[in-house]
Amino acid sequence: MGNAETGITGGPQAASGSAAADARPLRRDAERNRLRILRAAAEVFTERGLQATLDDVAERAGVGVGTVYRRFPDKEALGEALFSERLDTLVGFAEQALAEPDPWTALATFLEQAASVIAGDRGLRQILMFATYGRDRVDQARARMLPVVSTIVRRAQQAGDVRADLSPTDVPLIEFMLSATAEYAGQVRPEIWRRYLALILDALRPDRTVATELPEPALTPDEMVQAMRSGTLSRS
Amino acid sequence: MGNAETGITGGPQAASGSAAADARPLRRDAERNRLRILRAAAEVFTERGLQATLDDVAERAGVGVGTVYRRFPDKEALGEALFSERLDTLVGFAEQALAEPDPWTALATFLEQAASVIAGDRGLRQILMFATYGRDRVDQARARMLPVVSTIVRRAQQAGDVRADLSPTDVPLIEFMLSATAEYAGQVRPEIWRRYLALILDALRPDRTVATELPEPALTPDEMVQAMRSGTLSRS
Amino acid sequence: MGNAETGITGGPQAASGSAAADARPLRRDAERNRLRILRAAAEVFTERGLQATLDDVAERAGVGVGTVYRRFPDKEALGEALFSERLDTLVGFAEQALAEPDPWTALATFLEQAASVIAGDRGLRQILMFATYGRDRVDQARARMLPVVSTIVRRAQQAGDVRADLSPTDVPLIEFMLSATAEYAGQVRPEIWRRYLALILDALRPDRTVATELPEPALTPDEMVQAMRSGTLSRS
Amino acid sequence: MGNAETGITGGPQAASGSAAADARPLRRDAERNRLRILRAAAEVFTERGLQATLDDVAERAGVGVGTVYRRFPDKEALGEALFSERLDTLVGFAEQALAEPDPWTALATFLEQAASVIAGDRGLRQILMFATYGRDRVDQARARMLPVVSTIVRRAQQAGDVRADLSPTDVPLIEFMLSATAEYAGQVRPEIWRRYLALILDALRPDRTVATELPEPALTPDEMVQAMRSGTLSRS
DNA sequence: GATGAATGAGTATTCATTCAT
DNA sequence: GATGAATGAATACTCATTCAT
Repeated sequence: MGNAETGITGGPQAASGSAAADARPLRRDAERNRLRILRAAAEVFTERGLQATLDDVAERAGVGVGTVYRRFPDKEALGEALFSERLDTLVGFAEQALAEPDPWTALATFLEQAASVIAGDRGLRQILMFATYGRDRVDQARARMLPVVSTIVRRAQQAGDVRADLSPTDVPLIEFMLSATAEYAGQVRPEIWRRYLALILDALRPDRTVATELPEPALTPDEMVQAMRSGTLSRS
Repeated sequence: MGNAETGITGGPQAASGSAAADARPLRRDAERNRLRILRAAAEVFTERGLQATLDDVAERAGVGVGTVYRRFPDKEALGEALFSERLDTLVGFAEQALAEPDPWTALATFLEQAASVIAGDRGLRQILMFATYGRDRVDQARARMLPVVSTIVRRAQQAGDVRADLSPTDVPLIEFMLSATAEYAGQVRPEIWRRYLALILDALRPDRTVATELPEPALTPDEMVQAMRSGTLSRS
Repeated sequence: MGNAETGITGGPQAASGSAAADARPLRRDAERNRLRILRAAAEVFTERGLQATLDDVAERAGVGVGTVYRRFPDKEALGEALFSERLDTLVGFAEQALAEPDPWTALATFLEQAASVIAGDRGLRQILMFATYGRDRVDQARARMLPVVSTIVRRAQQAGDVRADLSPTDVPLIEFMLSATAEYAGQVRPEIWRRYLALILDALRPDRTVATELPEPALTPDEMVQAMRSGTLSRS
Repeated sequence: MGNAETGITGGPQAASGSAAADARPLRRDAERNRLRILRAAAEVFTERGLQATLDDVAERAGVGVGTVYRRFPDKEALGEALFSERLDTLVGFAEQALAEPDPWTALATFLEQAASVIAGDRGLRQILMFATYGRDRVDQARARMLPVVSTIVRRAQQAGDVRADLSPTDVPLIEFMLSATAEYAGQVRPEIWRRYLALILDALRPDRTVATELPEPALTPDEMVQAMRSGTLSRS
């Protein structure tokens, strides 16, 4: 839609002017495979974590390993691509949140959306938390992210909705904290992070007379046991 | 021959004097080795994470790998032993906390002590967050832990110091959340978890008129970049 | 569309103007590509040795790998073509040498010219020394070469300028020997082969009262070390 | 025999005093395997050149690959060990040559012995000519080698048996040249290098009235063809 | 014809685990 | 019991060659 109207087509350079057709059929299947690989990597990393092999990814994508290596110089680069794609999503959330008229809702919504994405993707969590993947593209994304988040936070603080000592850099750390709950108990209770998001949102208020009702019950002791048992990173 | 004549038996120190074998000293050596290995594993895993090799551990412990395998059936079991040892420490903290007269202080102190231990030990964090390690012995420790934590939480709730909807099972999850902050930024700001502990403690209050002052400044944007750069789990 | 309108067709230079296809220009393009590839291969193999990839060659030639494979059945065949092309050069040298009136000068000049070519081309040296490349086309070139060389040698022997027991087949072996010096020390002293050529020329004389002055100083011990250090075939 | 009589046992440190028994059985098979691997590597590299796999070496040695890697950190190190072992042999030849009363015979014998070893071992030739293997240990060996060779050369020059402009650094280059002949035609005529050694020895004389008879006939044209065909380094 | 995308066998290397000494 | 040598499956990555566009 937007693209058709603006005449802007997605690729790196949209040099070939005319509307419908585009001149490079060679790229067609390559791009298809690139996406297949990315999708497969997302799935495989989500299921088995970053230590999944690129052979696994290739098999899932239905291509040879060589193809994966043709598109991504190494495993790290694939992780990075995945990561930066997700980061773009998160930046998008932040930018959308700016449009929200209510400052508090803007912040809360952003935190929720971001957590929702992160909580659902183990590979992303591992990249976020552990990997040195992504260096440059991450810096870019961060560079775009921080000012937006700063604005969101500042607006909420100026409206008196958020405690004054909250820093924009707290936001990613909060996401990490929610990540951790998902990492631990996500198999058993995928939405458990909502409970802790609510808790933290309470903490962000400059004052409050009552505690917000938590949207998700705590884990039962049995669920705790199961959570531990269902960890998937057994090896080394 | 030579050895028998000189009375020197192979090991580092040949404490058990008499010639013919006797069963007890073996036990003592064994136990000493077990501890050495555990200590070495704690160090090595703390420094290099779980992906450190058992050869590394053995070398640090000053024993052969075979000895490690004699004491622990496999790497997982070693991780488990380490984990359960630490869990014992945490259980100890919980039990000590019971002695604290002020119910709120009891809870807050326990959370802080536990977080302090976890934040300082990367291997432990990785076990906590990722591994399926721990199985049986962990269940024991948990079994001891939960009632104590329950008591702490209930006492604080009955005193009106803690929100009613906090569950004892929230406590480990909170520790995981603090872990995550340490994992991410521990290299750059080892005490950053204190900031988020303070935040969460605020959230645990049933109500509060003002926000507690946060004990540790937020990461600067530069520190965020460094934190990501100093990630250590780069490999696979 | 855009391309059709601007009259610009894809390739770097679109020399063959007219729209509809015609069969001859293809032939010409093909030949041009063949030469480009050969030239590129010579460069790349010279710089990086035979273990350079065909992708490297294709890129240097400014064509796709597929095109390389269209022109040469496989990598070996490309090496062979290169080799036989150079052999042709050497045959040319031999034929020119026949024109030289002085029999000794004819032989000496040929040896020098041939060594000069070989010393400057690592890929060629490797083909000469290691590869099974060459098979059929090489046999042809050899078939042309041997009689010419035989004549050169015989002439010099009949003139009493060369020892009687030199065989025409010694000539290529002598070239290999000079190759070896270039291979070893070419990085550090590109002209070192001249020293050993002079030495060997001395050996070829039926008798001589004094040793010819060697045209190039020996390697210094330092250069020996550097030569070894600058070896480029480190891998596998 | 020698060992038993002298009481000197082979190992690095022969500290354990008593005559027959030695205290470290663990090292026994390890050393045996080390030798097996070295021997296997020599064979395999000789037959198939340096590009033989370590799996090949391991299989030939009758051990697992892991064992190879336990003894030698990587392929390069194995090559280096092989190389330095042979270098030691060559150094030994040089030292023995010093004992030879006749200065010319000393030089000629050394050149012959060295060439004989090199000509028989393709792996060694490849290491000598191409690899960056060996760095440090090679420098050592060279450091030991050069003064000895210098003495040999100088003695022969002072006796008037060798041309004055021969430098000690020419000696290794001469070996490389002989290597090259073996590399090219060794399959077809293993002793062909003797022909060229004789030729070069002639060149080393300060003067000579007649040419020495060459000890080995030149390759026949047929043999030249076979030599090229029998190259074993077909791949890449 | 040309292109470059896809393929997958092949290679070096690591490390948990077993076992002879 | 302790040791460390041996093992080999597993893993990331390369590159000659094929084939769809």
